[in-house]
Amino acid sequence: MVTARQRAREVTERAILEEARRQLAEYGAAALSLRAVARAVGLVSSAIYRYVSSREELLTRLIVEAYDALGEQAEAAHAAAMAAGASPRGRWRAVWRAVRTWALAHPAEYSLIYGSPVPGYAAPVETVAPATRVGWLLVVIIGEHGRAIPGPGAPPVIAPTAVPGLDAAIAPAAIAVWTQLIGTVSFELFGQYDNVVTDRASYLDYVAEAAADFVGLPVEDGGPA
Amino acid sequence: MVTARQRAREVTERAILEEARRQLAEYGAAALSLRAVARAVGLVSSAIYRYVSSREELLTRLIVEAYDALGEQAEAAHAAAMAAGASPRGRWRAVWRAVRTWALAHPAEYSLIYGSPVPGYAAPVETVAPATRVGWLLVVIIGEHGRAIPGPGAPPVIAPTAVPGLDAAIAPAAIAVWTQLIGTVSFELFGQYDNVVTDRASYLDYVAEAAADFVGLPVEDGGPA
DNA sequence: TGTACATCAGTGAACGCGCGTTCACTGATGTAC
DNA sequence: TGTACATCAGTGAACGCGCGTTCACTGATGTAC
Repeated sequence: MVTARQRAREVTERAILEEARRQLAEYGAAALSLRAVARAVGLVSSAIYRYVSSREELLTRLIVEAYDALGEQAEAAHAAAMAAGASPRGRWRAVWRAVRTWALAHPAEYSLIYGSPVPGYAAPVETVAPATRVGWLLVVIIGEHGRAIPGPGAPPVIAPTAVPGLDAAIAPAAIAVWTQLIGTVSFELFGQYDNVVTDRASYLDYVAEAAADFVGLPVEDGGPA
Repeated sequence: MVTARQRAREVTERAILEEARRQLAEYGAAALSLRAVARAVGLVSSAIYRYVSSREELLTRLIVEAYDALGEQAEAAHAAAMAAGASPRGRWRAVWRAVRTWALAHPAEYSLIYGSPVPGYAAPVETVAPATRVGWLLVVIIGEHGRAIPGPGAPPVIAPTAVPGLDAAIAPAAIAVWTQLIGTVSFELFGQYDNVVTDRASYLDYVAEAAADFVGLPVEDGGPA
């Protein structure tokens, strides 16, 4: 039986997270303030502790939410491309574009997960699983359609236990292209491409194709769509 | 004629910047406090305004210093490799390793320049020139020893005025490998490789070689040294 | 070389502000009999 | 169905803290004559 109290609690809880996300976007993670969130939601500052045990816990929730939202968007784009019968490169492109699109739409949440760590905050365990979702998509496409990349004496770079089911032969290359994807999106978002790269969408496509070449996805007729 | 006053001023000024760098390393950029710096240097809080016009100005100085220190280290490594008669790949590797080494030695300063932007801080003009030094080194090596990369219909991604002397044919690839270099170092530093990449030094070498292949540096006999 | 004046590093009090977290409490909502 | 009790969301005051910046000032150092 769901009581009025429970319903009210959920509403307030959602409002708190929403407002926290909003303030994150406006002032950044370091400036996220429980008092300010409480105020905006119409609570007295102490009342927020009925919903959140500390500032740190709120940050953790936001981080997990952000990883999941990004992962979900990337997975949805991948699934849609698959349903539309897209080629491996088409699916690859869909994932790359989805990450960029989400990042541009949610810059503060993106910074929270891929920017410099928030000082004094240590990421707890519950953040690691959602953090792997995007990388895992790349691994799946490479595993199905890429080739093992010999590389110049490719080193044993991977913690074998860390990513179960990850083929050691493709791991270094997969990590490198994942780094390239996130690095490219981060550079655009953090202003490193200001006055340098003008057409960022097509630049990302260019990098995605180069990365697809690198991991050996089959070449398409006609180039990118 | 250099007076005692001038000498004392320089000493205090250096102490302030040193202490600011130290606090940056310990608490991060967002928490950098003029009062705390003044206190540590033995000044009353208001006295720091004899040396620094605002918190923002101090941040700018630290940013410029960091770009220059990193650029200098990379250039020195490049010059040393050149003096030792290293191959293009040897010089390339020297630059990549120098960036990583500096970043590991100065994590907070590195975060300041390549992490998420400090909220409320807008980078002024004087930061842009020092920011290009590392990228420029890569461009030089590619320009001398690489080949133009056709790429999959390589797009017109570059602001033509922004990077004078940059060959449009190599620009997209140069920007991509620069992104890969900084992205890889950032991922290591920001903890994204925790439990994933075990041997980070050889992983960076691996990525450097792959990037060298991509931009068409001549292949060496015997692989990386 | 000595003196009058100008410079300017450092002082200390104050401004107005915001923060995270604790605590004893009130009063509405929910539950068990 | 009505009543006694338990739960718990929200209150308001307080704790101790730190921040950036301004201002009128003192007193040592430097400069011009």
